[in-house]
Amino acid sequence: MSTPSRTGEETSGIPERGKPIDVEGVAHAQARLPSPEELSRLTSLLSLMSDPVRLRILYALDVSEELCVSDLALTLDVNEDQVGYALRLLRASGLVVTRKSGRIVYNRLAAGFPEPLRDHCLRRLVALTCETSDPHTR
Amino acid sequence: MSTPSRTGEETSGIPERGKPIDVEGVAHAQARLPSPEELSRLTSLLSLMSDPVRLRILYALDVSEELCVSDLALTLDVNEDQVGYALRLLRASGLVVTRKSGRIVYNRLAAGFPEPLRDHCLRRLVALTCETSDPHTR
DNA sequence: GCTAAAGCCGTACACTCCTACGGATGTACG
DNA sequence: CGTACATCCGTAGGAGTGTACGGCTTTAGC
Repeated sequence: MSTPSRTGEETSGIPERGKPIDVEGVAHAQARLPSPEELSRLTSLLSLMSDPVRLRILYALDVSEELCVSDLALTLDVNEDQVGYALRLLRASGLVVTRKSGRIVYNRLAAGFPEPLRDHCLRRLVALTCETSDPHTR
Repeated sequence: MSTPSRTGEETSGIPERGKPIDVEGVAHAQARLPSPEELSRLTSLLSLMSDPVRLRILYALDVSEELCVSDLALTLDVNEDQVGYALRLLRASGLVVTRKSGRIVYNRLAAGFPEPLRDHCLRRLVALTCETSDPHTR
């Protein structure tokens, strides 16, 4: 080849996207990447779970069927504002639903909250993050 | 009881934390909450995976063993700066390791990257987020 | 009816995080 | 040797996100 391999073929003005080094690897990966919709759902879910308050709320609701705002604040030892804000997002995403009885609002995991998600993410994930020094050499 | 149940017993100046409504539920949940260390590890991992670029890098490295920075940028159709920044964090967390060959740096999932984490989080999580309209009534 | 509690809502502030840019480093190649 | 390239680093700017505060609504009890 006489021309440079990555930025030498700018026949027009567009910022030519250079040629891959591992053509096969790129094509292989591109074909298996999640779709934009899947990616969006995934990152939304993971973002929700990546906040300490929200994650612990999910844990608490997983073991205790139903809890009100003030009891959640006691459980997590944070103020009720934080719990209120966290629940607002969890409800908006459909992960948590409420039942109102008098002036008390009881929160629980939504019926659509998939059981495998509970199992995988709320229970096993803890175990997995402990094995960071796992001698798996693949 | 003659005194109010939640804020009436401030014998000293400390901001007395009121009594729970569901004493049992709070105690039950508190006893099973993850420890601060576990919580920290979990939220760190979830935060890392909740970014679209980083998550897709993990996906790409899962299916194509090894990819360099510029090829990752091509695969995800983002600029190399974004990939570089994402990889910086993924390496710092130990999830991704590098192999240098000449002027090219190849990236791959760390050997310690637990296989079950690949399976659960990178493969099944996508499927799970599709079943949001699952008619599980528990 | 009046008071107090449970919870929600809207706003402002502070903070964190991502992106983009410029330059620096080390390496292939003629 | 000098040029082009792959990548990394530090920094500055802007967007997004969580927390704190005040006020509002509904309900229970007297």
